[in-house]
Amino acid sequence: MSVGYLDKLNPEQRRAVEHGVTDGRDPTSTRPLLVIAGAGSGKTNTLAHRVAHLIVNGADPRRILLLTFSRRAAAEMARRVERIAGQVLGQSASVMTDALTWAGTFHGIGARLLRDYAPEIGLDPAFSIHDREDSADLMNLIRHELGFSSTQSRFPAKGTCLAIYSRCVNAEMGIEEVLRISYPWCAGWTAELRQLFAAYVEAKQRQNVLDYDDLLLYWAQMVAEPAIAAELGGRFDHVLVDEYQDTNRLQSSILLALKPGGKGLTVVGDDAQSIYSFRAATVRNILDFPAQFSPPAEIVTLDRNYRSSQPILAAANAVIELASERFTKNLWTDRTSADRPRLVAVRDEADQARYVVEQVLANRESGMSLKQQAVLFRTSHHSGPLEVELTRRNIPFVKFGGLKFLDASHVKDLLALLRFVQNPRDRVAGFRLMQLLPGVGPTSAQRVLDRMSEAADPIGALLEAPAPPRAGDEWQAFVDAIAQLRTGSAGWPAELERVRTWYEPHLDRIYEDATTRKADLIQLEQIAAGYPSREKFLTELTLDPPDATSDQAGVPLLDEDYLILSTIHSAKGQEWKSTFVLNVVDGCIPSDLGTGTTAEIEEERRLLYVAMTRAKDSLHLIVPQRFFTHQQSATGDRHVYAARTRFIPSAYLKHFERRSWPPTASEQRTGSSFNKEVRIDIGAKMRGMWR
DNA sequence: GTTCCAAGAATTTTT
DNA sequence: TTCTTGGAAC
Repeated sequence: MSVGYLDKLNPEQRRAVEHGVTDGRDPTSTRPLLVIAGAGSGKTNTLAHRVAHLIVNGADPRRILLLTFSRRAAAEMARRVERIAGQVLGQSASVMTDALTWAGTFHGIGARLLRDYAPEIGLDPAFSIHDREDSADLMNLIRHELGFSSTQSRFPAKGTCLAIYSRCVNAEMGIEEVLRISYPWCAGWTAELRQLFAAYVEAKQRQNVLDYDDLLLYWAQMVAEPAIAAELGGRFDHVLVDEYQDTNRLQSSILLALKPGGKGLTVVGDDAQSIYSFRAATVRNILDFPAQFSPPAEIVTLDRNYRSSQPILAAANAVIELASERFTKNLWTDRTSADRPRLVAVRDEADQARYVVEQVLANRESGMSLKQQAVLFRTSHHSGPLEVELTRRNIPFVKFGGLKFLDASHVKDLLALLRFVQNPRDRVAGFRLMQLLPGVGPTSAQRVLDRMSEAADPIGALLEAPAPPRAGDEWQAFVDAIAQLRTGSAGWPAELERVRTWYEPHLDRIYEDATTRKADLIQLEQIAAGYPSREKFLTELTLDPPDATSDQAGVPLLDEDYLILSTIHSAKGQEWKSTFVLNVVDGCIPSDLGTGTTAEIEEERRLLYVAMTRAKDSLHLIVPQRFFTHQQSATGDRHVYAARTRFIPSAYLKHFERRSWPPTASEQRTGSSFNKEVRIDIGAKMRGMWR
């Protein structure tokens, strides 16, 4: 059989691909495999080759479980597997790879399995899934019910409560421990929080809703039952997990329950790129993986970098070198280049934006498309000034990370209606909808929802419920809309028409900028049309929220050229020819919010490392001298004189080419004004700090 | 009970 | 600056 497709792999990659796949041998008798894959070492490619290789050698694609970090990654992986397998199997490859149906995120696969197994575990398969906001709203309702909203000293806010709950679940830790380690200022509320969480769990069950954590938790509970675990584990010959450094304890529990001996198990990751501990991911998962099995897992290390030029890699290696614990590996490459990464001092964030725009345009002049360039930043709002500048100069861009399309309240209103029709026991959805009606507030809404939840037939109860005293005609219109949608007569996606006729009058009444918001709703309808059913649409949308921002510049068409703006977290796994990193200053990287423990600082270090290793040819780290913060209103807006990030100490400056921008006062200053003169003075002063 | 207004608080990263 | 919450008027 031709193995030509393996020839392009280097020896380590090949070892990872071929591990345990020997002709004629039972593949399930092999040791588990850990692939430590450095940034740019061809990780995705290697994993895709391994899957393709398994299929080519007779593995049944329907019995391969492939767990990725994001849905985008799953789709990309499936695409590559098909291409590689196609080189050997020709046309028939697509038949095989189409059967690779169990590829997705832990949460996505969990949702699917839970719908399958719902009857066996006493779950109604029509459950709806709450996103973070919905979960926080529900937490808030419970918080009110228990009277915690009016305590003497302030009770933790809804978001904090949810975060604590979530951490307990995902880290598999007790509430005392979580509070002690991560939320010491809430430790006085331990008993109340425990009571709150108990009520929260009961409410979710009554309402037939699951939150993100439940998708993992129910799955974990399910496989804690040996009989189900054996059956479920038996469905898959191979289980492969990507980005293993960003999984949490709960996820690793699931994995071990599915494959107790580690047979057929492959995990891939890079401990140096672990950046999701706020989601309870623990780097211990990957560090401790090999020793959990006997014999221990086979380890393959990929340390040859195919992405970045040597000087970029040298700088990135230096940054990560000071990390306290890791699988030691220094990336190497033979891609030599004379250009060191640049460390650029600018005056403030406005100049930072101008600098980036100037460089991006210069790159484009020399033939590098916008899409090959990216601007990365620690927190979503740091791109604000840049977005303004890009819009002003008419440069199209797309932003990843940060505020989601779904967070817009009008989008949530509309989705709430769909959710409520799908699952009338979903109180958060109902509560939101009813309060859209004039004359209906929290109390009336609660009253109706109470009637509904007590009834065996909640929709029937809604139809019979007396209209709230001041609701007027709007109430009847609401009830009619629900009843009609509930029959499902219009079908999907045609029923969205009906949804919109109900909602639009409210939209016009509630929002000043109703027109722009309508455009979002039309976009939502177009997205919806791509899904086969209402239930599918709601589930997928919650698990994979589109992050297109319908910004001032408008959403560029997909075939157009546009610049990429992304949070560092969202940039994971991607690469660009030219990469700019904003605000490389202490207080931002590391964020001064997360500089409590050494573990947090270590994570910030890895974050900078991830940002730097995205670059292929050109990397610019930008250091504004003045850094504005919007702190408490009492102090008002203020700026601080920021220092270069502590992760690049003076000894490392040799890895960088240091620049100041704008160059100097005398050069190219056409429309000089008094203001600009002053500003250059400050810039010069600040530059003096570097010498 | 609902709605409006003002004061106060709180700001990361995401499935 | 925006969002939330609490209080007061309707």
